[in-house]
Amino acid sequence: MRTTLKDVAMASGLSMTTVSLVLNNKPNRIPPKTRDLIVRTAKKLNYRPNSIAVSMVTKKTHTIGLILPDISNLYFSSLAKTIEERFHQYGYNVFYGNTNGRPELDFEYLNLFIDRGVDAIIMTTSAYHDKRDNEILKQIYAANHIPIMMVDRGMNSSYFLSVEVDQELGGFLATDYLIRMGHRRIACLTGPKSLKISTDRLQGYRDALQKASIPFDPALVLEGNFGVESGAKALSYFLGQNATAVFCMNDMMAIGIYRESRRYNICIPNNLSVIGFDDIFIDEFLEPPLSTISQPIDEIGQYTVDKMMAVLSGKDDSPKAKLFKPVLKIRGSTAKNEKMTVKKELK
Amino acid sequence: MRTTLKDVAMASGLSMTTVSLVLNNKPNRIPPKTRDLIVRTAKKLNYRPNSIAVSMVTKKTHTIGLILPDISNLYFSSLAKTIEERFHQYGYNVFYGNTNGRPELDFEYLNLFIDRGVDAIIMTTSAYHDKRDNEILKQIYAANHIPIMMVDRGMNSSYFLSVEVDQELGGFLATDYLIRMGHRRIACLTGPKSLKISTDRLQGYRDALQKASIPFDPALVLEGNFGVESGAKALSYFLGQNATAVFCMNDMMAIGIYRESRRYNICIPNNLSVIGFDDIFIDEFLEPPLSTISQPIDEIGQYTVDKMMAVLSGKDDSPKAKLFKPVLKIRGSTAKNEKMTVKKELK
DNA sequence: TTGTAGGCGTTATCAA
DNA sequence: TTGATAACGCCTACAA
Repeated sequence: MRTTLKDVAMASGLSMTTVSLVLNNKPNRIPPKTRDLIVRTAKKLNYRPNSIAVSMVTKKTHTIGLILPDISNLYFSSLAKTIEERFHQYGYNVFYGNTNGRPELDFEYLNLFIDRGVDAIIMTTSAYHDKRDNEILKQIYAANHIPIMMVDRGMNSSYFLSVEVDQELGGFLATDYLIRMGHRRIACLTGPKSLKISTDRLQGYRDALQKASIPFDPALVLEGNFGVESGAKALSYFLGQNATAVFCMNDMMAIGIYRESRRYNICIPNNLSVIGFDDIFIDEFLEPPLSTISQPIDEIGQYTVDKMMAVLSGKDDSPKAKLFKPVLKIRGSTAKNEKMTVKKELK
Repeated sequence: MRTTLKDVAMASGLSMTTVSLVLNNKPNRIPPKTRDLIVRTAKKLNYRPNSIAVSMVTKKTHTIGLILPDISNLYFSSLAKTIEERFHQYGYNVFYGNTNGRPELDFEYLNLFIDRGVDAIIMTTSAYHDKRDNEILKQIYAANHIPIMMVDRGMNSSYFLSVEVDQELGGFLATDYLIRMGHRRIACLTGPKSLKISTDRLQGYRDALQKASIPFDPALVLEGNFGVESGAKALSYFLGQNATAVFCMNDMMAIGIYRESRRYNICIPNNLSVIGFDDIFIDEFLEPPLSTISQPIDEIGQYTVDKMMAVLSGKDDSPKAKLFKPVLKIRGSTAKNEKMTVKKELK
């Protein structure tokens, strides 16, 4: 059996109180001599406090619940890593759960983790627009007032803390750059329209167009699903629309376009400029390296933890919502428009 | 405050025992009527048992500790996902910790998680050949007899459970295939020599050579560090050695070779065959798609969990160590040797 | 069929 | 300067 406080107390001939006091460095007036004795016997018996018992009385577990859609997704795994490591520095451990985008699992993990006494929850909800989902979330929050932080998916609610990236700005940045490179027929391959990030990025795309007085052409917008295949499928359509550039709402779809472009003998960026979104690690190793919109994952992770620690320690003052700015990363997949459409070249 | 068992007992006018009995579906002869009442009031009060208190008395937490070198690495994040999801099905939650390859952190997390009462630990050690590390590990194990499973890094010790991939076979498979394609000058870009996986794979490489009666040429072996850059750097050296094919011990280094080959105007696979190791998701989207050795991550994850559950429930019978077989995945980066060395073509 | 009481390993309050 | 003792929320023998 594991050594307990009692064991140490017995072995040193003192009471549990005394032992607990010195082992926890609580303010006390125990003489160095006794103190030494206790520390020594604790070490000799290899005593380590039972965290569960401690939690039982302190009501703190030094544990965080992390709920993510899919930790095998590079974006989330990077985030998870930063978050875990930083919490670890503060002496916290993290539970994690994959929801695969199923809102029911959001709730299930939330409850599971709360049952386990986590001090706080950090999550990227899978629940988007559904009001009912929001209600459930609020209810859970109300029943157990532990801080909940929404990463990447704000709930527009004063109940929760949140960190987000300005998606609209991301869409704007990508499109605006393409325009500045002389493109006029700029295609846009979106993510599922039901996702807020898709509609936000699309708004940015439209804003950039408008700023340049380029009329918005719905025929240049296609709905994808963030998968490689949906990028591959989109290419021929866009070519048919005389697009000279494509803004893909994630890098995976851009990779699909890359692959397909070889079949069509289209050279990126000479015949077609492509810009992605996310900045996944592989981008710089593609041929040509993919220009993209980068989200500051590490900063987000760090902010998340630091903010949460501030809240947990009651020292919090800053606003509950935080917005990070995405950044344009120009690599080799975008070029000046040579004033001829791809179509003509193919002929 | 959260509803407790006591609250439910009070509200239903019954004792805690009775309530506990029915809420836990323990064998009892409580009439359906009482039972109903209890279930109803529990639901009304939104009662959820406090896992910590339960653990306190049952000595089980239904929690697993997962210790990995780097969860932002695709291989581990996939593994982590499979493991977490499967444990979740069994009603277990998982703590995770990143060690970044630092053995001290292995021990720290091990202790931390054990302090938190995890029922078992699953880890990929960062400690390799050091005997002292092994001792510490055994000591921790001895002090708390909870099952520990080593994934990917066997300890050759009967203390621990283990799952591994036959690395030697992987090296053999890759090399043998290259030989069958007519290659004789096959370069080998290893990982750090201090890692067992590197030396094992190298042994496989040598075995394949020997089987084909091709003399082993040390000049064709170069030590890399699993990073893209080390692949890039290796190329010119290998070309100088008249290699017609390269076996890279991971895909990232193969990607480095891809990148560099463009600078040298070398066409893969016509001028140079390249085979990697790992089978990361990007492989099939490279140009050409990368041939590689694939490790059955999902199977490994599933086995890990199922085996652990068997052990935890005392129903375990099978051996403690398990060896999975890697598989050759042929894509477009390997071709028949055209009987001329790359060097000649370049001239 | 249901209730009482002890205990899990700690912390914390109060007394000595 | 130190020690009893209650409490945390629950389970479980044992009693009734």
